[in-house]
Amino acid sequence: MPTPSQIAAQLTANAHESLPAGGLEQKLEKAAAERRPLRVKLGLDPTAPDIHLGHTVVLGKLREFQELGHRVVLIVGDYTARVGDPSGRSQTRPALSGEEIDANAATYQEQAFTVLRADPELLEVRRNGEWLAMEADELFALARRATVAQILEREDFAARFAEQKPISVLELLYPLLQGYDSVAIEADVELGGTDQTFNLLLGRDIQRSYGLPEQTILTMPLLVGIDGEQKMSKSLGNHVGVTEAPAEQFGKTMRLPDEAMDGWFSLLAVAPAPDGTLPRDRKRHLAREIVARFHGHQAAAGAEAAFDRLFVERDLPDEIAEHAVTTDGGRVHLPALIADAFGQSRGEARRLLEQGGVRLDGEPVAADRFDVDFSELDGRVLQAGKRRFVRLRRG
RNA sequence: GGCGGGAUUCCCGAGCGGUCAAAGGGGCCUGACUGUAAAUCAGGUGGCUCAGCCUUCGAAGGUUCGAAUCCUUCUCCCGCCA
Repeated sequence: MPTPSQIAAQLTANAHESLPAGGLEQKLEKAAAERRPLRVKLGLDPTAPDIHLGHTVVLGKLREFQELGHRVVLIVGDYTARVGDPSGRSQTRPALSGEEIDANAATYQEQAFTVLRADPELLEVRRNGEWLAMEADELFALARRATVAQILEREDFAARFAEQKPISVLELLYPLLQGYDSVAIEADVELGGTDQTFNLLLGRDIQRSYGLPEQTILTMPLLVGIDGEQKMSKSLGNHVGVTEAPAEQFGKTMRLPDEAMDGWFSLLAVAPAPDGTLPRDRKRHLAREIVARFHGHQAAAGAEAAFDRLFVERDLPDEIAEHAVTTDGGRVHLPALIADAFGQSRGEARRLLEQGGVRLDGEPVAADRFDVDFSELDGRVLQAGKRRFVRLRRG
């Protein structure tokens, strides 16, 4: 039976940091002594219901806690979403309605269960509207617990303040509200990305000021997106969603720059490929494991085979959607057809053609052939670039 | 309440009366190459009935042969001072 110290070491192995030093070990000891599970908190934002691999880093860590018998407390930030979080690059987010929040939260949970265990003993889902919809005097009492200087220490606030960029009062208040969540659910541990360090630590101060034991915090490094540079986020378009199709997940992973692979292996806890494996094959291994995690091994093998066919053998995929061509059987204007088939403008289609990106049954179409007889198209596969295919039929 | 700065094509950001469908970068697309939808290199990137035409530079008016560029009003955003 591993000691709390060993368990703590295991839990923090691929984490960014655990604060205060030794805090997690103490919590584990205390829980063992009191024969109770730890309450491990994660706040989630119900404005973005599409979970991607970046989210699964923290979720995976929560799962590890669950496997050890601890209880995960998911907090749906319904109250904060309703107010409209203006954080980030000063883009004011629209306040969401109750139904939207419900729908988003439901979607989030459903997707989170690809990683988390839904066992009610191991999972509790709460909404912060339960306690944040408070009277003004209670809110003021909370607001008194931190100073502006304290909040402005947070790196992104400090930077924005220095650059005379806007910071809303609500934004300043957010860390306090998040901290109060920890008070309300009596969190023992709170998880988050490294960007959450300040907020998580402030939660400790808030808990202490309410006379509660302080939570320990565990931060996970941010997973870079498939561009290999910026953190994975849907708005940057560099994400791999947990509900995406196997082929997409596989292909997107193969697009990851080689240098970023190590981080993915570690944070996604994918078992390493054997020593000496070529980078390309390591990436294949990674891609296969990721697809298998969300769609099963069979789908992963299928995705790999399809990938090989398209990008290694440059062959046609085995399933191609049909596209009905409206024609009287005479001349067909290719730019119009391509635009129609792939949802582009004719200008884009024309450029594609001029750049040699259009093929018929795998054969490149001459750059200056804009009009062809339908007889040359019927039943053949029209290809735009490497990834878009359509089989032509008279419509 | 006063003063000042700003709104440009997907994003950032130049432009300051014609040579502007608008520099540059990012992103994205395509091609070559390859060990991959990596890297690298090259090209492209408003629309169309495409050597031409049409619509874009916060909105509406105006000046001018001609406006993203000048004027007026309006809308929105930001900072500073009170």
